[in-house]
Amino acid sequence: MLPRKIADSTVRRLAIYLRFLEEFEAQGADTLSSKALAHRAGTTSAQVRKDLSFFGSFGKRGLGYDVHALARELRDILGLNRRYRVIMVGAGRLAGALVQFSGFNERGFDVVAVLEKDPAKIGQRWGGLVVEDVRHLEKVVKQQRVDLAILVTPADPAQGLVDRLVAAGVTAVLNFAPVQLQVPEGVEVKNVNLAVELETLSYAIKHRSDNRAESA
Amino acid sequence: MLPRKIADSTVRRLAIYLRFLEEFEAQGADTLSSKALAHRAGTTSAQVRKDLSFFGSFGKRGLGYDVHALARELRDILGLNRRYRVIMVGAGRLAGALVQFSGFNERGFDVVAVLEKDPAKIGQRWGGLVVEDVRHLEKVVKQQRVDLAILVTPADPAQGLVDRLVAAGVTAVLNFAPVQLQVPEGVEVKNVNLAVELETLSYAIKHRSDNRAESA
DNA sequence: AACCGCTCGTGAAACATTTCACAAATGCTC
DNA sequence: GAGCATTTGTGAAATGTTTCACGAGCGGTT
Repeated sequence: MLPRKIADSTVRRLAIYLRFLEEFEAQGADTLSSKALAHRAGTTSAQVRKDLSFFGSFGKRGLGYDVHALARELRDILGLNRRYRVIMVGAGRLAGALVQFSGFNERGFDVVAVLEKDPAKIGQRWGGLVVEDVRHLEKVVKQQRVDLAILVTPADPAQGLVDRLVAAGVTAVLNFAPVQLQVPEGVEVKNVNLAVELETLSYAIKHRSDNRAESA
Repeated sequence: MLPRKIADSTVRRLAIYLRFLEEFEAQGADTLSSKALAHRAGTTSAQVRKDLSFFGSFGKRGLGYDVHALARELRDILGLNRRYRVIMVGAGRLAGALVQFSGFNERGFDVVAVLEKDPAKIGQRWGGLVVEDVRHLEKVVKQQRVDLAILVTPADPAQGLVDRLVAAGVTAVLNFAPVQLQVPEGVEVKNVNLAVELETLSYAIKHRSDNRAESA
């Protein structure tokens, strides 16, 4: 069903297309052209068609794409037709915001446990969950059959925690700690680094006028 | 001082290099090779040298880079040798976590106001700030001389808010709302979409074994 | 002061991604 | 059912990014 290697940029766009397809779906639209989708997603129609073409031909020439059918295809391609069991490692404010974040749940990501080192936080109730001692990490990963970890800790303990997660069987990690995690082959890591985002904005602000003029 | 167009990927790596340089600085290291920096940042030495070469020659052949000097250069390149005045638009849990996030402050980003629509939240004290009515957006942007907005709202109101921000003079936005914002030329937008990150992980999990085997 | 081991800076080559442009397919109209 | 207006799917071209490979410069050693 699929080709050698798909660019990360393509996969990200597919996720974005899916979001807009579901919006259109909710608005009762049945059919959509690559042009309309591209406009919404901030890209070009050729890009949309090329991205989809890696996985098959889902459109009708002269007409466009069936909104429901394409949404279903994209959910299938992205692996969103199942649920994932997520462990949150770290119980700071960002972790709290993420646990509440409805987008995760709607997309099939269920937080099944929250771990923390700080004794003051262990035992707190978070929605239906109780914050557990990070010492029980291995036990929790196994008992809860965790698919995916979200790492929301300071930089320091991150590598040690990811080692333990991997040893316990976790094979996918969303990492908010500002370190480059070392993991064995076969384990997927995605990094989100808010400071980097701000700093690229800072760069853009500083260099904004470097189109034409250039002076000291 | 600078070339035509620098790739976003390069700028992001510069921000990452800077983080590790500052770590090494704190550990008392004086000199660092492109190889050592690359290892820490998860890339290659050639990449490090190429990234830096767009902006000048900062190293000493045979030796490597002076940690302090290179950190200073990177801060200058990234525009981090000044402070930015940030307005937070939206006062949900994620906004709360971001306001607390020490990384922002350390890097020179000062949150000077928090705006919100929900009357229940207006008037709350957040650290040294009071959550204000979003109706005062224009007044606050001007009085506080805001450089940069962080948009942490649902998708629906995002475009309208960004229009008002831009009209009031804001020229850089970090957007957490899951929409593709339309802005005029000269306004910088960076999108952070946590759902997209999770979905690319989901894709990676699903397609992990597509290296060799391929069956229906 | 000549040599040696190391590491930078950088064109050129390799690789990856996006854009172009057009044939083929579809529905609609007459 | 022929003609027309659309819109897809896709090789090929253009563009962008990373990797390679090597000349040049630096510090230390004899």
